[in-house]
Amino acid sequence: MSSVPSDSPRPQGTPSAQDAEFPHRYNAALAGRIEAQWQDFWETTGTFRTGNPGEPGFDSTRSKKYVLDMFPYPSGVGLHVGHPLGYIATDIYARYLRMAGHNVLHAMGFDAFGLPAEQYAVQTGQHPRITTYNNIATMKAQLRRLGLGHDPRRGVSTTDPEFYRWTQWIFLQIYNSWYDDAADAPAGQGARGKARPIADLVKLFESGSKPTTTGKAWSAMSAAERADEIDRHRLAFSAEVPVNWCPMLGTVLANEEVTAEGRSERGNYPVYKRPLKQWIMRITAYADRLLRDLDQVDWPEPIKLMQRNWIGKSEGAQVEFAVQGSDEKISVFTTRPDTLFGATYMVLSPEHPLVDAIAGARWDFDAKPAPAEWRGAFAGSAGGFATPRDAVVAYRAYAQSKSDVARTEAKEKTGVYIGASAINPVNGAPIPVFIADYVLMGYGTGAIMAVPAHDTRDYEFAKALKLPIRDVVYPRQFAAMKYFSEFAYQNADISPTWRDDLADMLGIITSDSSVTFARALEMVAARRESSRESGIAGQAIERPESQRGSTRAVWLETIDDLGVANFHDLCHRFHGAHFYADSDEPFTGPGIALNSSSDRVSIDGLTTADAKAAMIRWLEKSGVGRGTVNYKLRDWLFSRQRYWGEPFPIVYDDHGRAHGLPESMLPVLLPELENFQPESSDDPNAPPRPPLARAKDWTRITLDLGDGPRQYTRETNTMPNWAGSCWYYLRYLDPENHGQFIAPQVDRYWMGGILDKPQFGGVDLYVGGVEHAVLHLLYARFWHKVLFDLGHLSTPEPFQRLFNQGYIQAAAYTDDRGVYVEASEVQERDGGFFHQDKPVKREYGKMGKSLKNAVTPDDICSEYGCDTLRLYEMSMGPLEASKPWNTRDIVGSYRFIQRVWRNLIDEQTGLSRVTDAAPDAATRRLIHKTLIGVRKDMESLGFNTAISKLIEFNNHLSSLAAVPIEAARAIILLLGPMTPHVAEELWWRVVQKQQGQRRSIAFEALPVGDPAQAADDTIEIPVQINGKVRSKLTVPAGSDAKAIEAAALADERVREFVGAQTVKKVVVVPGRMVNLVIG
RNA sequence: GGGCCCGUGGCGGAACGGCAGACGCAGCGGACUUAAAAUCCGCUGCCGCGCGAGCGGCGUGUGGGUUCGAUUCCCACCGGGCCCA
Repeated sequence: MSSVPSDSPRPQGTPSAQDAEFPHRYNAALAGRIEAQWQDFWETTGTFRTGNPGEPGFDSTRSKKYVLDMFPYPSGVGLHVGHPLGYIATDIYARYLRMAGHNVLHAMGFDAFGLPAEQYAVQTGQHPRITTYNNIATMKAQLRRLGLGHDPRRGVSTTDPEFYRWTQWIFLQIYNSWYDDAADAPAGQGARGKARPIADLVKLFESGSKPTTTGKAWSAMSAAERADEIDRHRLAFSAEVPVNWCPMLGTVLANEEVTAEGRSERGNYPVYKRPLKQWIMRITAYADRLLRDLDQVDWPEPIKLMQRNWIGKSEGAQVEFAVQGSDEKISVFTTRPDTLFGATYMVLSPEHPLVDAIAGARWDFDAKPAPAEWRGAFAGSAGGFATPRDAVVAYRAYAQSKSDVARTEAKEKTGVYIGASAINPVNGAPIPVFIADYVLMGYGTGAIMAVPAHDTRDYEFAKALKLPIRDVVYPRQFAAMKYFSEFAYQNADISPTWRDDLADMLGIITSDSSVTFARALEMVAARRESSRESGIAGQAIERPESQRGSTRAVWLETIDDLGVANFHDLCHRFHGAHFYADSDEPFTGPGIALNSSSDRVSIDGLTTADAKAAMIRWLEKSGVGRGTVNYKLRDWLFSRQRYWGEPFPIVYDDHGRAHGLPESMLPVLLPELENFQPESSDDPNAPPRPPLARAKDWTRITLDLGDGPRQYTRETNTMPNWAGSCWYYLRYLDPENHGQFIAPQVDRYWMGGILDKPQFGGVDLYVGGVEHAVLHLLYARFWHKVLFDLGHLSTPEPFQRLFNQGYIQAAAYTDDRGVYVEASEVQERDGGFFHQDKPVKREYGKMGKSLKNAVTPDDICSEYGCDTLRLYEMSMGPLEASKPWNTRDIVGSYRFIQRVWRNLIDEQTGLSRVTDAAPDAATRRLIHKTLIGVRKDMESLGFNTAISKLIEFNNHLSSLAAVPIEAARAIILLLGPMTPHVAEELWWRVVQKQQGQRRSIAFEALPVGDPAQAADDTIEIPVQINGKVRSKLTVPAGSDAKAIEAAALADERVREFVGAQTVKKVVVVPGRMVNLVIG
């Protein structure tokens, strides 16, 4: 794609007296000239044009780095200073890596399909192709002005047919694949399964080694049956599914496009759940690998956590309960198999088919009469049913009168005993079986095992019907109390200090989760013993003043709150497994399994996670259940009833069967349409009419798909916005490849890192906002894995290192009506803020149009130069933090560049004022310190601290009569990534001495600092006395602990402080500090 | 309601077990100037004592804990933000 010539205005600067006096002072006008000149130079000489393996001039012996920004959407309103924050950071990092000797790939393209472009086009009445093109041109001009070193030929756009033909190609790859659960995954520890071509599936069916879903032999199937069978396996398939249908917008919406009130985010129109035939991506097949491989990538933990939660793997168990006096079994699903010992009753949905089969004729349970509460005391019932069967009939009628929502949300729990008992498989105990409306047939198996002590709804039901509640899990502290009550005083009299001992134990186990109860008890006992030796037996433990305090007091309070009167009471509270029966609420969290032993199985003492696993093992071994895995992740709805998106490479025959087009027919071009708006309707039952359906000439075509020319109809939905962003980073690598989406050797070099150790994730640094934490990153990982499984890619993950930059916030002001006023027009005076002389209120928010607080990069570039803008944005604070924009602070960055310039350039003549003399010792040390420090900060993206080190270095240079060339080279090269234009100019004027051809510093090697030359001869170290700094010592660098200790003890001030007291202990950290403990 | 992250001078931030406040902004003082701007040099957490070099106390949201030593690690609470319900 050709680059757009910049026609943005150049900063003029205002001529003033000092400009005449210092014609070569670094100011906005000079910065503007320098920046324009170097931007032109980079463009015309192709500085950032990066070669691919095999291309002329490509140095394949260099290692690679792929630095990537999240795919920008070219909006019509232009950028504000918040947008380029990440782009500047990646540019600095990429330039740094290039100067550190790597081949660096850094590019930026445009994610230009999608709803906003279409809406913008509707508003302006222009075709989205035109508005999109214009928006991209505007954005390119804005980005160019920031001096970003992107490779221009890699600036692809998703709307370009040469791009979307490959999006369609990838769709066909997915469409023509199935997930083979039995195959070994090509990578990833222990996860099984991978995508394979449909052709392989057909072979397996033909050979009979894989049974069909219907069980019918492949050879006996008709062609249509075979096609159906194949379609059931595809990773991209169409199906009738409930979707968010918005008739006014004429399209389905993704869940995140629908508000909590069930209306569309755009336009606030009603949205209905309706089944519609849609394309779906079987991302759930990859749930386990998407989860496991998170362990292999270098991403922020919160993002990994969000993905894990989104995938939502839950392991549970399916358990069979035998019914007493019957051959029937009740099957339940539970996520808490560790609480089986606490299952004191069961509940079937009133509609459950087993109810009639097992309902009894007598109000008996376990050979005793059932309590009155079990016999059908529910609203509207007269009670007094003669038999459980009668009660069942009445209760069913009652339950059917309520909606599902009312049933599950009902405050009053109701139900009836059906006169049947089940057997708890873990201990053989009979437990009563109920029907209750809070269990729905449509959910799970329509039956539950109820664990009232550890489930809120079961608890409420048990309380209402007076059912037994049995504790089987305690939080760690309560488990510790139980342990304490059992074992603390086994071989001795109960200590009068038992409350203090218990508080001590609780303090120990809660401050360190790795300490076992037994160990904690030992520690408590040891303390008690030592206090006995030192004091009178039987007294409370004496602890040093410093260890006393509220932690113990808090635990004592907790013990009091439990209302335990004495030690025996404590034992009683925890030994009967009735703690939660006596309390007001169940414990639903994870903890320690207790009261969970029988002659069949024991999980006592295990944590919830271990207890679940142990119980599942036992269930499977005993044949009464099996472990199951569930995921929250749903398959990905891939259709949109939109115009501005990629057409599907799919046609339908006259039987309505879908066919994937052959590769040779790609791209399927988006047809020209006069009216590209979706048809809206206020009728929720109006069928979707996608805009493409109106392109009659386009939708109806004659094709030869191998069985002669036939009539077909094209798919009229388009792909969602995510499609292009799922793989754009691959197209950056090989944008001009017309035969493949990416050449294997290109993928292996830039993604696979073939020269270094093979990479797991290909992109070395991916920078973007947290808002893409789940969807984009999950979808892209999914596509990448499919392409990897099919052998098209060399890495199982796309992005090795992910970094989330923070937002730039800005002050926003509201007037007395609460309406936002233009922030740039607000004045601060008299301790208040005023807009047109009316007081306004200040708040902070994300910068943008809606808060009227946007600041454009163009304005800042004009006023200070883009090097200043780059520097300011990076020095505001850590890249990952959100931080407020403060225009007033920019001048600090501006002045820094000015001072560097003034140190190196004569402001009268514009010539170098650098000396060839060697630097003095202090300057040389600082050169090396700065080289080491800045490099380290660059690696960790700590640009704010890197800049402060450069400022300190420059402040030192200011104190010199003339800057030595060695120092000048260092500061220019270190500034190269940060402020590239002024660095190029300084290099030209100071190092090249304006001779020969101008040469970019983009490929100059960054010098490596020498630790030996950076080392100080002597260092000052603080001397602490009892933790407070009381003196300082100057000692030779590298002094050992003994020497430092001797020097500290000899120090006059130290001796004063120590006086007659004895030095009990000396802590020396060589090179850091000394601490004397006296007393 | 659950999960995650964050609370440091007037402001942005640095240090992330070892001299709290690097660096920048703002502020104060000085030099240069007829003057101002610009520039350069210096001071600048709070409180107290001292004419003074200086000395002492307090201080990283609050309360505890661990440690010779905590802004940093642990627990609880308060406040703010994000994600999921």
